[in-house]
Amino acid sequence: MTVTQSEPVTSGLAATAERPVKVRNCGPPPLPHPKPTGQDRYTISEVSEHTGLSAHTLRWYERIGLMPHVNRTHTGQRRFSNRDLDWLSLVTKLRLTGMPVADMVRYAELVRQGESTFAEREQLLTAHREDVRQRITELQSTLDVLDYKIDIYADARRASERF
Amino acid sequence: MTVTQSEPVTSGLAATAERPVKVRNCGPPPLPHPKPTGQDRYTISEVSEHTGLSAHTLRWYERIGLMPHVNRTHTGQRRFSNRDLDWLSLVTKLRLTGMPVADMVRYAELVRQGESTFAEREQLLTAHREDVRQRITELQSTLDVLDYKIDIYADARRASERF
DNA sequence: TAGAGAGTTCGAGCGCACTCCAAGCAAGCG
DNA sequence: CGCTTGCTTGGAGTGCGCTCGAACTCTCTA
Repeated sequence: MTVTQSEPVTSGLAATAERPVKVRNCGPPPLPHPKPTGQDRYTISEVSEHTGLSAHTLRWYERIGLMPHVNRTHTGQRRFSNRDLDWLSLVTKLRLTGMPVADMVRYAELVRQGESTFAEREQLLTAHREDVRQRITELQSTLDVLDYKIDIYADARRASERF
Repeated sequence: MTVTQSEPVTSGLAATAERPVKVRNCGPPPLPHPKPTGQDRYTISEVSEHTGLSAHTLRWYERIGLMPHVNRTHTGQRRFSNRDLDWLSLVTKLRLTGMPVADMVRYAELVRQGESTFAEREQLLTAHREDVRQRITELQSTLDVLDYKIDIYADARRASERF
């Protein structure tokens, strides 16, 4: 199955500190950024290419406060960093799992406000995790229904093929 | 078309004479019908209550062809049957798992057209099942990211609580 | 120096899945 | 009889998450 494009997700927190080694889960798979730190200045179309988000959407994300401030050239063009890419990959995951944009904006705000918001961030993510778990359960139960019905159709097909 | 729908009945022990006995999966847990077959004439608000769908939505489903023809009283009020309830519970499951309304309308059309459409129905459901499976994978992978981040926040919290 | 191409902003528009509204009809009750 | 409650319709409105267009600037190559 889709092991979605790998992505080092570490933006809400300092991507700086070395990543704590977790036993139960080694964390998101750290896949290389297209450009090494130091030369990580991506144009909007490069980011669009990399993330699959349209340039329009990227600008819109910034407008609504969903991006943590993107650097600009002296003429005002955006230059995204590896850190921005990390953030976008988190955002994309959260979106795909149905977190409303408003909640993500809230989370982005909290990140901007610094360490004092750790507790609320934890809460927000925990709530979303519960959501996700519940949706997985829902999907599984639908899978049962689908299996059941598909079996019936398949049986009918096989029966008709036999004669 | 007055042709009775040929939709594999998936719920209602009481409703059907005999249901196909499946070995691998006994089918979805049949949510019992509030009223026994024969007296199953529900008003729109009863159905709304039972399904959690608003009366507005129920009428809208009918308008767009997502309901297989609902009986009416002599004055034109809708009276839903147990069969309608079963259909709605399938529709609800499909909706919750992200099947577009247009696809469900297509499926409803096929059901109306009778047994000759079994193959296409099977295809449609199989495609959706693939979709659902993929989304489960996606959700699982996000769960990993969430666990990872929540752990970090929790560690920070515990650390700060210690001092 | 001209022209292509990629970037910018702001605001309008779109598709989906509802959600609501206005106006009207029918049944039951005091 | 009037009142309330619950239903009917067609059509307009809403909220979300983009998506697009117009008009303009900047950069690069020939």
